[in-house]
Amino acid sequence: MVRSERKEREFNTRRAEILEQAEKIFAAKGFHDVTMAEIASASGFSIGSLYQFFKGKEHLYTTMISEKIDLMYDKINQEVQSAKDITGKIASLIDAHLHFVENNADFCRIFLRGENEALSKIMTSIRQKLINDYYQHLSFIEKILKSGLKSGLLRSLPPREMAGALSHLIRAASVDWLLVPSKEPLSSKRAFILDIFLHGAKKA
Amino acid sequence: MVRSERKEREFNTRRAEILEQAEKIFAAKGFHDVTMAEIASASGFSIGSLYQFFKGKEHLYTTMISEKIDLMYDKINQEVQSAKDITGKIASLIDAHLHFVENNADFCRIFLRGENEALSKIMTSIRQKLINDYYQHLSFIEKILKSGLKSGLLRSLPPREMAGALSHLIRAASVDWLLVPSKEPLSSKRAFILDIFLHGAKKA
Amino acid sequence: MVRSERKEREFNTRRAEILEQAEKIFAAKGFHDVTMAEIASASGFSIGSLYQFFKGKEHLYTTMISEKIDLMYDKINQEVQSAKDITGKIASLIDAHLHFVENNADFCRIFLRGENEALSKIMTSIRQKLINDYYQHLSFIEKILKSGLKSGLLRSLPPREMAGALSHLIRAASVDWLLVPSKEPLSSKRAFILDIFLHGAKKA
Amino acid sequence: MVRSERKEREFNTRRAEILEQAEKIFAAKGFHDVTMAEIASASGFSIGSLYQFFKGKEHLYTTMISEKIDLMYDKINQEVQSAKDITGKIASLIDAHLHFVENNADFCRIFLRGENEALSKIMTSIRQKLINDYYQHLSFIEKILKSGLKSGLLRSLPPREMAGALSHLIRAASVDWLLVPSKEPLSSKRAFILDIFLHGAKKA
DNA sequence: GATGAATGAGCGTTCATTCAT
DNA sequence: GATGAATGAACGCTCATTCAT
Repeated sequence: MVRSERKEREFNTRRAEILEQAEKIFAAKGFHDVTMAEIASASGFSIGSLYQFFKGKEHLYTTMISEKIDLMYDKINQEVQSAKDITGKIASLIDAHLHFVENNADFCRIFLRGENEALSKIMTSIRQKLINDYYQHLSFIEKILKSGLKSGLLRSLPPREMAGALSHLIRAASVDWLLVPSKEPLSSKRAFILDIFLHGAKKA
Repeated sequence: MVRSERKEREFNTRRAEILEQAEKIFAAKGFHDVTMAEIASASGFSIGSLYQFFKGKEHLYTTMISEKIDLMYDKINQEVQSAKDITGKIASLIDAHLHFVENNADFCRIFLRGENEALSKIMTSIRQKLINDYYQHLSFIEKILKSGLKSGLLRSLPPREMAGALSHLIRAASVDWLLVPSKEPLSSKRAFILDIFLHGAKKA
Repeated sequence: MVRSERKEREFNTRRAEILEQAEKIFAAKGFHDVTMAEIASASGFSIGSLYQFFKGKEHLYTTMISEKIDLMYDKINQEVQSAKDITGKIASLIDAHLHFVENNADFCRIFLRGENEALSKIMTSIRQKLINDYYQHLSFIEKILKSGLKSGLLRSLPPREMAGALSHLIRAASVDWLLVPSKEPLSSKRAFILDIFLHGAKKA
Repeated sequence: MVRSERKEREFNTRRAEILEQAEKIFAAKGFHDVTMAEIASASGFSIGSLYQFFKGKEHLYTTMISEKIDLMYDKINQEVQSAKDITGKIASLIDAHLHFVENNADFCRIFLRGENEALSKIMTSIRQKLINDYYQHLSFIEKILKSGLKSGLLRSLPPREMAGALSHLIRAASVDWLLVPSKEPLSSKRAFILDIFLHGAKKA
């Protein structure tokens, strides 16, 4: 039905507006210090309306996190897919991740703000999803590195742990950039990350 | 006065008992989902008594975090100090960090639990301390790496960023170990971290 | 908008109901010995609702006092205005005051209950208002007495102090009546007050 | 026994010290905003010791009020007794009262601080005593005025109400002086009070 | 469907009083 | 007797969620 289609489109638009505002506010103050009234007011809806889109505050919060994280991994995967060779894929991976952080600094800061707590009770519901997503992402990286092993590009190290290492080198740069205001774009760190991951710190 | 000495010893013992229990509970549930009554009950004190040791819930929480973090860095620095050469110092650094995480898994999980929020309002008071501590630690690592640069052991990469990279490689292993139950001790990852940091992933 | 008008009317009605009940309870027990739960229950609202009308317990208390006091002075001034000559104005002043006390005995007893304390910390916010109101009232009386001086009705005494004297003669009668249950209406004291104020106690 | 006599003397001295400090603190902050710890610290005793002298906070408060009020009435009565004629007695009454207020401004301000509340629950225990004391004092004044009626000095007005009027004329001056800082001593108001009480405001 | 007033459970904190030392 | 640490009941206030309009 055309009517219901438009309705659904509208529904999704409104839902997205709420999520967008919620992201800003949650990023700024953390889960507990944000009230539903605040989100309602910022997104231009009534408190009651919020409950037509989300079961409750927690659902709103976890949905927001969940969808944004999905977006991040989607973007990264997409970028990597379009690269040709192994080195290019690794570089794309780093690049896409750094760009996402750069463009979504506030959101990412949610995961920094003390780097703690909310996954506690509130997040029980998406905790596993986040972990699974992360492991899936690691597996995704692992697959790339495995083909790098096969092709003889990489040293024979455990691919899973290499994936973890690469992932956290990216994190290292991201966290630093988020914590201290820097004029250089985060993406300028790509070369260094790629270099230290591939060659290590030791002189040949 | 002997009497006041004993009193002070007792005071410190009780204070430590509270902190110990609080650590467990906060680690399990996060700041907001823990009540003072819960901590009181777990530590065998009355609610009122808690307030003789700490100004409030926030003070108790931040004190607990702060003192434990100090302990961690102290232990690491100590271990590193006792190592002779550069490679030994780097190895000690990795080792001490991994051991601390291994022996204080619950505490460390505080910083994982969603890796977010608490530094928000609650932690304004120690946020800067945590950041400062981290940067001081990075500087500490940097100093070691600089002497490695001088001695010709390391490639000529920016030492600060190398420090960040090393620090996050350690984190990578710690986070993985904390997130998934593993039978192998975390410390078994030392060799890999050292290896990938020094030689990188690329075949020579 | 009609709708918002009705809403506002309802809001004011409810607010007035709360204030009315609060007045009774505060009058009976004093600020500190009244709980918000008590007021909520007495006025038929939930605890939370109280906070939609007043910022907190203190605000509720001071608002109640403040509005009632305004009402008292308004009534008195109105009555006095409508009197023709000086003697009539003085008589009206006494009369209006006595009637207010008679009709608002519980409220007035708030200012008797030990005649103390609350203006302390709690009332810092309206303390000055009460004092200002009182002094404004004294000035109002003073103006009447001054015209009495001009017209030759009154002896040449300092008008400010005469105003204080008259005000406290009224208080004297009110306090007595509030403290001891009396069958005679308070207003029956008007003649005596007027008499002793105008002629004093001494035989001519 | 001499020993017990000294003990008792010491007991009374300490008790008086506590009451003296308590008076200052209660006068400054009101009953509810003063803690036993505060009184203990100010009077140089331990919290526990306070309970050897007084059954509790309320007892301490009411005792302090009660004894000070007794002192006031004693002083006034004494002064009045030593005056010869009726006019002198009335003048002494006014004088003694004004001097007491002047010399015990902080204490008297207890009864001003909003002129309310504390007689609420806390004071139930001495409320009646205060009222009785006041009425006894009124009777005392009444007796003087009655002899003034008999002697033909005073007009034939109800002596009880005249007593109330006189009492509140004194109050009027006291309250004003307590509320607004004045350079003139309160006792300078004696003449005016006596004048308006005896002659009234009206030109003969 | 949309609204936002109403609800009330739940928590941090205070402080008079007790009692072991 | 003197101490002051320990106790825990009690209260103000918040805010997610509901539901009458």
